Amino acid sequence: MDLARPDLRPDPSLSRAEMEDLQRDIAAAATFDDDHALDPATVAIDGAPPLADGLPPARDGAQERLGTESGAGDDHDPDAPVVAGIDQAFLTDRDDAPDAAVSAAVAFRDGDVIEYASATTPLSIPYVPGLLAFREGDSILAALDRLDADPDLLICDGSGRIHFREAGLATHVGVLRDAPSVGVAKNLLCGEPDEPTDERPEGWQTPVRADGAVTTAEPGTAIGHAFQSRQYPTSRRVNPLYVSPGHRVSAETAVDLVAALCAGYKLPEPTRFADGYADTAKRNAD
DNA sequence: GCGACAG
DNA sequence: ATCTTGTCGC
Repeated sequence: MDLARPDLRPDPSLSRAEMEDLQRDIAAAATFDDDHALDPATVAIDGAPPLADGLPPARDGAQERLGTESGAGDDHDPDAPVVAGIDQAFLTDRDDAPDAAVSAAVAFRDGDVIEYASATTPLSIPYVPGLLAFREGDSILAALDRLDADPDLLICDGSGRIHFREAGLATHVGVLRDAPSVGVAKNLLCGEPDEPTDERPEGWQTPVRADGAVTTAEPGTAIGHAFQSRQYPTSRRVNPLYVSPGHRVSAETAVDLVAALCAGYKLPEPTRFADGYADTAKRNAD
């Protein structure tokens, strides 16, 4: 699999206490600062097509190289950072019990999809809050491995630093690959928003600070943000997203990146596409 | 003992 | 996450 930190890859036979120990090691190996030049403006996505009619084809790199593409305004930047959105769907057995995880990775560059990849792996442990990475991590890493592109940024569906041991799914994946990563969760796992999050206007954000549930950080430490990515003018009922650093990104840059990747829907485009592709991959595998 | 908990 | 059609509101 060629991971940057194979030593931190979990063994399937780990006990719960050993998994928690490993998460503390992963959090210690993680950095929650910007050690790179990922400018939100260079990864921004504009178009937000409805996915009801299916996913758009990946942009053909070969055609680009041959210069056969035609039409004005069709110039893409081949040197723009590659952003990969990742999401999962699950296969169930006869008794409708979760059986395998189907991970989908969709790579974007300069606003367009350049590649789709997926992988199906057996589920080893049940869902346990705080241990999600041990259930879905291998599947995600396998899907990323099948990508020809080497993403400059990973957008994961779940928490990063907003986690009991500051080692959520996004941190886990980011550290094992040593890639910048951001966690985007639809629900708050732990921590406390600075302000109430109800009925906020689009674009609003507030820090999420560590509370007693975060055992590895001083209470009050900023570990992420609540971010209102979408809101309707009249009826106020969209919940905010909970954005946190995975690895090699600060809490501030993490929200800025997610804001730049949102293009009219609640979820950032890479996540929305990965969600759709996970369903497609699930149907084809089943 | 009670509460609380990503996907 | 998953089982699932229509439906209420912009």
